[in-house]
Amino acid sequence: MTGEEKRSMMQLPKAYDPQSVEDRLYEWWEKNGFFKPERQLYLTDEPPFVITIPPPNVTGTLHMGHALTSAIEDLMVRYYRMKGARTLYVPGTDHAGIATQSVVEKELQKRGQRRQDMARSAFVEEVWDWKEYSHEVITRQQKKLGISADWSRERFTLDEGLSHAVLTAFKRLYDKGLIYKDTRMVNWDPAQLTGVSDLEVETEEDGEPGFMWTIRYPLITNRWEGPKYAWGSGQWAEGATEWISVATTRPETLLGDTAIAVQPEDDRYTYLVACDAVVPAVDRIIPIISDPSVEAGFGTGAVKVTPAHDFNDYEVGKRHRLPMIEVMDATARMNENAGPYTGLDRFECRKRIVEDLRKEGLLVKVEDYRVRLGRGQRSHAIIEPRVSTQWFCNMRSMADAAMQAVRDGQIRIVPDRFERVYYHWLENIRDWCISRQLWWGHQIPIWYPDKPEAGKPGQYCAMNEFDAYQQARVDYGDAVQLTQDPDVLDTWFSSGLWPFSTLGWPDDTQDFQKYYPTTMLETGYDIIFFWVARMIMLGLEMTDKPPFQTVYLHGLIRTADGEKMSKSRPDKVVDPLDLIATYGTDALRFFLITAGSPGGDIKIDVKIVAGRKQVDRIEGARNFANKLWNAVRYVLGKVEAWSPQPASGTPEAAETGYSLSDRWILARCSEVIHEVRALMDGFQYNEAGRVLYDFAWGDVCDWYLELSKLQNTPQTVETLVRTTDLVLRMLHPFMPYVTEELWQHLKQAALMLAQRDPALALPDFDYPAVMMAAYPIVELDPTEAAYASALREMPPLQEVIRSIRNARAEYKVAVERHIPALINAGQQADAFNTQRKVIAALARVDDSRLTIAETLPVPSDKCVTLVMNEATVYLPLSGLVDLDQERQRLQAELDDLGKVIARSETLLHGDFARRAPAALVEKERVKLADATSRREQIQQRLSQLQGT
RNA sequence: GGGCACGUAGCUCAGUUGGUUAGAGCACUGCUUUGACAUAGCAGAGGUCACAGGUUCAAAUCCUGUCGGGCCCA
Repeated sequence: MTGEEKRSMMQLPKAYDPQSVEDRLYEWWEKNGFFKPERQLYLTDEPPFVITIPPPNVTGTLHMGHALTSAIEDLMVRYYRMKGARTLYVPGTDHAGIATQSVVEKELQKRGQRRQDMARSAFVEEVWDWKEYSHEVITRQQKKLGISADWSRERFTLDEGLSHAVLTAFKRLYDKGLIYKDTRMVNWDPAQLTGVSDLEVETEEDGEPGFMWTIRYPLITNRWEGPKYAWGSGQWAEGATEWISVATTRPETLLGDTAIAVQPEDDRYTYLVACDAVVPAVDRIIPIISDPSVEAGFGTGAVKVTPAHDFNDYEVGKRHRLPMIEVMDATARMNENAGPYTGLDRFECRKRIVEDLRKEGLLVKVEDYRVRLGRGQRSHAIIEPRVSTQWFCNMRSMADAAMQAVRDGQIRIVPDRFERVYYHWLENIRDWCISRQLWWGHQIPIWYPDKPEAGKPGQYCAMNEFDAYQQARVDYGDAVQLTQDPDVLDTWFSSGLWPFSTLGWPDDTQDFQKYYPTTMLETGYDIIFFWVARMIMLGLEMTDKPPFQTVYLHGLIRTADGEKMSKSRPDKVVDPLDLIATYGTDALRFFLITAGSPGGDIKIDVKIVAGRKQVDRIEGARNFANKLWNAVRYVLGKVEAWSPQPASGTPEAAETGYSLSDRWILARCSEVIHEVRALMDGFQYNEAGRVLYDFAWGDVCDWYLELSKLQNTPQTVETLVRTTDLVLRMLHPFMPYVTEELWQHLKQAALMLAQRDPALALPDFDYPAVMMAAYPIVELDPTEAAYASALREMPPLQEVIRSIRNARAEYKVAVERHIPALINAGQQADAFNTQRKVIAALARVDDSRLTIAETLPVPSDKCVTLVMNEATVYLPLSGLVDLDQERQRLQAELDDLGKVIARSETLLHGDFARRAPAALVEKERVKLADATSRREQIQQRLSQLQGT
């Protein structure tokens, strides 16, 4: 290499620096409109590929789960775009009702403000400000991650179009009678002051530490007619003779007890049924009833019944027409029905009431107990079952249709094991509580007349206030005054419409016509119910079509201990942007794609080194990016150095043009293209990534690049450019930045090459960017003689080189020393002879003392013997060979071979020979023959060594 | 209580219709600052595929059971 070409190659820095590349390329891609489906340059007859992003919540910033989502989706998008499908990736964000409202309330709290002290409109203004901020951060993060989304089509669940979609959907379901209002027991979050759906309540698997209190209630008998002394006097139950004991984990609710229930079959209590007991503290007289829902083995066999504060008791209460007495308000403080405990917080009340029960002699025992508490998904507050009036959506018919769509194969779920989870949930679906007592969200489009009249409608569902008045005036006259329902809809109601609302539905827009139904829905398996199932149900209901063809579910990001990273301690959590700063986007993306199998969770072990968060496996991916960088750096140098000169390659290159290694790497490219495409089409992205990693690092860098250093033909230069081009294009969806940057340089080099020699014009560089280029397709036939022979001849050559290197290392031959070698090459003799220079260079053999022949007499000198299937190599390493060591080495090899041969013979003598496929049997025979002949060679050599 | 996955090298994990002497990365050992790359190269060591049965010519892979930890639903 001349000084000039060295300088030229050095235009690329020695190491890949993501920081200097990423933002510049992203801006360039975006500025050129490369993310827009209309601007694609390479199109085939592939059907369009459309994916709507799972909209991140505008609660703050993105975490590793979002990075995984982005990596997989953008991989898909870039792959299909390069395959020539018209490709649309719709970005957007979700207003995330409860989550965002509570984030903003916390912000307000820092400033000493409370939502309740503000006008609703003023609060909503505050949330919009927050949304602007969060949206800005999220967008910047997504761009940093490199997603090729069409930003001109970005949507937000609360923007005008999507709000219109929400109103339309609500009204349709309302008019169909599927949406209704009802007063019933719901999960109430006393911190957020709203009802939530059952999905938003989380319970700890093994419960949380708590107590089981056993309390006895006095019975009214003819000898005791009830308490005569005040509660707290210590004499409250004085005179009582009969008792019934109940066990509870929530003693404060006894204030609302309206019965005690026993098992109908429980003999211990039969005689008590229809007796009355007295509720401690509030002196309420309640009946003892029998109800089959009582678990016989639980506690004392008798349970207190509090219909207003427990789901089970609510049902029991309905069955027995028991009064419902609420003893808590919306914030879970004890209300005026709580007698002496009025005004106390629920937990303070619990403490006091337990003390008082003890004082009155009613506390039978206290045991430690793991209590399964429901907690709010967002607030983490303990959920109270509470009777309230809410809007519900009947899901039964929609759920049936949604199951059918998957059963029919109209929608495919990948990996398919999640289908069962999906079916199970839909089979047992319950009506969906869709109203939330929040201020941030889509306000429910229902209006109530201020003075409702009997016989006339009490509510109107309308697309807007004007419509509502028009409807109401028909019934109530012009003077009617309406008030809109203050509640908002569950966020998931609007995200359930996402795949079509983002494309313009309910209007029949061009995008909706062109791009709906979408192709792919990609998200984490943790929101299969919240989001995926609801989108399918609402999609089928609203558009009569499944909203997407395939659901690809990825796993969860976890810490080294296996905890969900999103719920873990801050020191175990990593911000994707920090990792990008350390390793680069491509490294992070490649790691996330190849870290595990489809649908599997990914553990990230964060180590803190010198205050910096590090992850080993991402380092490996970063090194891979650097490897590619340097491989192309080498190719560029080779291209720039090349000028038409007399060929100086291996002899056969002069005849065929392409050397063995040229033909080999091109054939390998074709094999890899075929394999990678099959894996990508089967969603095996991790395997595809691994295949490309092995090919690029192993075959290309370790072998072909090294071999190319020995060749200076136009064919080799061309093959180098072609091979790196193919590698970069195949890897582009995995590592968009480094491949784009390198491809741009490669393109310049290729154009220069074509100028110097028109015969070297390569057709693949017609595109402005690798992201706009075609994904490689198999262009040559690897079974064609020239390639088939290369694929056949290369491995023995590699084996010889490896064996010699191995022996050199084992015998500690100095690196700089070129050694003599004798190769008994049998049928490979000709092939090996054409590759003398290769063997000499890569195994550091002295070319002038290299003998290759079909048959060789076994040399009698002290030499190392390397026995392979195709050849035997003798290395006369005089002075270095210890004959004992050599005998031991050969003996060990002999032992290994013995095992292989024994196993092979057993197989071939058994039923295997008759029953296994012929090809396999044949393969086994070859294996046995090879092993046997190797064994003979080694035995021969060993007996020769015994003689010395 | 019902269901879903999992247990493979010191660590993290691949291994898709059952078929080479079970693979990778990191860590480890030896050698090497060679003009693509020390974010590297070359070579190496390391596994009874949790355990026990079964099906099969053939099992890490399929079936049953046991043990261990994980998740979802009620």
